Amino acid sequence: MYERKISPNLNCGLDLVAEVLYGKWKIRLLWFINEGYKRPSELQRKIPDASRRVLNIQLNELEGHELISKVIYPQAPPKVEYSLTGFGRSLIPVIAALGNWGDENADRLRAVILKQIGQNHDQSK
Amino acid sequence: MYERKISPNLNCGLDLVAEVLYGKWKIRLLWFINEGYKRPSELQRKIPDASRRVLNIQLNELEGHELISKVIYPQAPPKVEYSLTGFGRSLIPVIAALGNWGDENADRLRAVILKQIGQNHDQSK
DNA sequence: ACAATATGGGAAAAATTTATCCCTATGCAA
DNA sequence: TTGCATAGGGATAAATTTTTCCCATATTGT
Repeated sequence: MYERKISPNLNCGLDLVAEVLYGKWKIRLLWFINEGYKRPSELQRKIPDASRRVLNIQLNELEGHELISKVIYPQAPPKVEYSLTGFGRSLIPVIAALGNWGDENADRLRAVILKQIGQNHDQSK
Repeated sequence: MYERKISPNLNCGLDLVAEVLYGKWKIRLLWFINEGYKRPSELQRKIPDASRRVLNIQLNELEGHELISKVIYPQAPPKVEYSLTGFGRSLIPVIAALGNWGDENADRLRAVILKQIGQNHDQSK
């Protein structure tokens, strides 16, 4: 496991949220688990662009941060189910606010994002 | 400038928000600009842990995404002021929701974050 | 026997982001 | 003249995150 060389800031609320939500797929993992997709393989199918490996890593981190909990059924083949903890559930409205803002402004966001990507190509001199 | 090799997902609202907010200091930059810290040097003093370089880069990206606007006063030494656009201002309640959640759960967050960092040290075998 | 599914982790490479260092320019103060 | 503040960008190193590849276990279906 990678060990940080620069220790994080834990001053204000924004620092703290960042620390648990920063990770390319974490917000979507929380979202899908909240929607009822509980098993790792289901989540991997819902988020096909993420590698299996990172999803495992980020699920572990979310569990370590007590936002989700994990139940391992002693079966073979193994069965695992994640679910939100109360703590994690309290984060859902905040994530919903983010997603709603994105949905409400989807057209404009797509436009400005693509505009900036286009500029990078032109600048390649 | 760095040119992406993997193109981003722009499917749902959460993808789109992530695209404009993902960046270690962007949320704080928006927050402080909203609080009235407008000049680059002020922002650098408010966020001393960030290098001057990244703040410039992320300010440029926020400007490209039309969340902030920039006014250059033709003086010497130069004077620059950023401010939120209407678009950027509409994001403030969402950021506030994030920060409030973090503030409300600050103690618990600090605890779980530090707990997980501690485990990394033990595992170094 | 062989392939497929499910879960998970190690090791190394690749991608991406952030930090460090240096250079430019102007004006003001000691 | 030297030093400091303002603003900003290039080049490169370092840090961090994510991907890719491989291995292991146990069961079911072919």
